[in-house]
Amino acid sequence: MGNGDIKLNNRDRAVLMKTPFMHGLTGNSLVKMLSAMSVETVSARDLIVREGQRAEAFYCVLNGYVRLYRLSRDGRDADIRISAPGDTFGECMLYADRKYPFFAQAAETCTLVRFDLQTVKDLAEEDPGISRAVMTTLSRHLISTMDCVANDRLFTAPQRVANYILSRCPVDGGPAAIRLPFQKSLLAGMLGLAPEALSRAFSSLRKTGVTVRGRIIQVVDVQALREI
Amino acid sequence: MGNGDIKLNNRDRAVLMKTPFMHGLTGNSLVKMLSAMSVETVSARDLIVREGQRAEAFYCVLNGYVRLYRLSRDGRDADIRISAPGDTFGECMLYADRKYPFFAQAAETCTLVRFDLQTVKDLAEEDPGISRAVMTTLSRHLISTMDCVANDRLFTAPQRVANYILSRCPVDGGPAAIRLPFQKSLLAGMLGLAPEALSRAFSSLRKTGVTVRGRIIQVVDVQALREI
DNA sequence: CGATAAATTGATAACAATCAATACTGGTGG
DNA sequence: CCACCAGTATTGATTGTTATCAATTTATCG
Repeated sequence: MGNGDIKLNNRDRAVLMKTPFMHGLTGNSLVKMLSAMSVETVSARDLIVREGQRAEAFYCVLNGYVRLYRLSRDGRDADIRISAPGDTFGECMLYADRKYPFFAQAAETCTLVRFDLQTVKDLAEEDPGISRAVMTTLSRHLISTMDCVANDRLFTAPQRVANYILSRCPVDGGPAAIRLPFQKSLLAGMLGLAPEALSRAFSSLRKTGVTVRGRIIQVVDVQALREI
Repeated sequence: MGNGDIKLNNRDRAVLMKTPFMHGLTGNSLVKMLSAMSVETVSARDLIVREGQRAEAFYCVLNGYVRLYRLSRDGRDADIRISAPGDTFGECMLYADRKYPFFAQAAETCTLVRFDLQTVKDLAEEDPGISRAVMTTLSRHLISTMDCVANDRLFTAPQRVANYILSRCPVDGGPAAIRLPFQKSLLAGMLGLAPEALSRAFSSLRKTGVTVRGRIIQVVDVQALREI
């Protein structure tokens, strides 16, 4: 873990300011918010948060990807969410249990902003702008987590992979290419699959015009993929 | 659907006032909140909310159970959450998309309170107590939905059923008995199972001391069930 | 270029969905 | 109070899907 200096490069600062959290804060609230923050750098595989640990902070990812997961007693793990740059995690602890309900692990070297829970909670009390940011973030997370449940329950592995590809395709039809922003094993966990199942899903999508080479995914016809 | 009168019997009123939503509101906020409310009665199988419909309200269940679910294109459905008396649903629309991301259907005859989204949103702007209630509710829903993802991904059908039983057992050890508050088919959907799979899970739990007769579930040794 | 991690592929087994048939239940009206 | 009916639940047989294990192949990074 790094120190608590607030030294951000331009890109990280831009990511932070675009979050619903910091975006649109009034001058005074912004200053207060900044005082509740610190910056941390973590290495690949570092644990940021442990399940059962008393929650004292939530985090915003500036750079890299963070894996939220739970463990079963026999040691298997299941991803609950992947936090990308601009995402926050742990903000659900502001008004709930005091113990984290998941582990958070850096999937690669990450830059994070750490927010002190109590301070932000106090700030939200005075500043509706901060409350609004918290509610917006919580709402989006809730909806995307509900989407996750529905996807797991309704769709097979190839369908979930197709959905993922489509969600990142910039175009509505015709050919497209995207680049995975992380390792395939991370995508597998995100979709609730074993890495082998992701591999097989990709190869079963070949007949639908999906070609995978490394992190590059090419789609012959986006519209055709949507029919899956 | 019923009319909008605010006529509640004592039990319904007690349920409403115990929600994090109404609980602890100051006199003035409470009055305002009441003005944003109306009461509805719906029959079994009535749709309360349709996916894709423009969201103008969220709801609090006073009586009965409501099933939130999504449909796939080929007509299969998957439950996302079961809302019990005291639960709200749709409050995630306060600060997010304007279209409901799920269907909501009464599993039986239900009494609901309908809250106008825009009015509550305006109220939250002025009253931190209301914001706090929204954040508390959103946080709890987010955490329970993350639990759902983790349960689906980590546990088999018998384990999920055992978890459910344990979560409703009043005691920590020894024998216990609980009564299902709804039909088994609803429990099946809640656990992400087909009704047949729930049946089979129950019978596979017999050797662990679980007996099911109608809606009554008896457990010989709660501690033993926990080992599953 | 070599060491190490990641990804793929094949074989197998576990799990749960589906379909079909039967049993059970609760509520209704006679 | 009983018999009936419709909705609910159980059981069996089968199929589809994905996890798991094992063996390669391919990438990645020093």
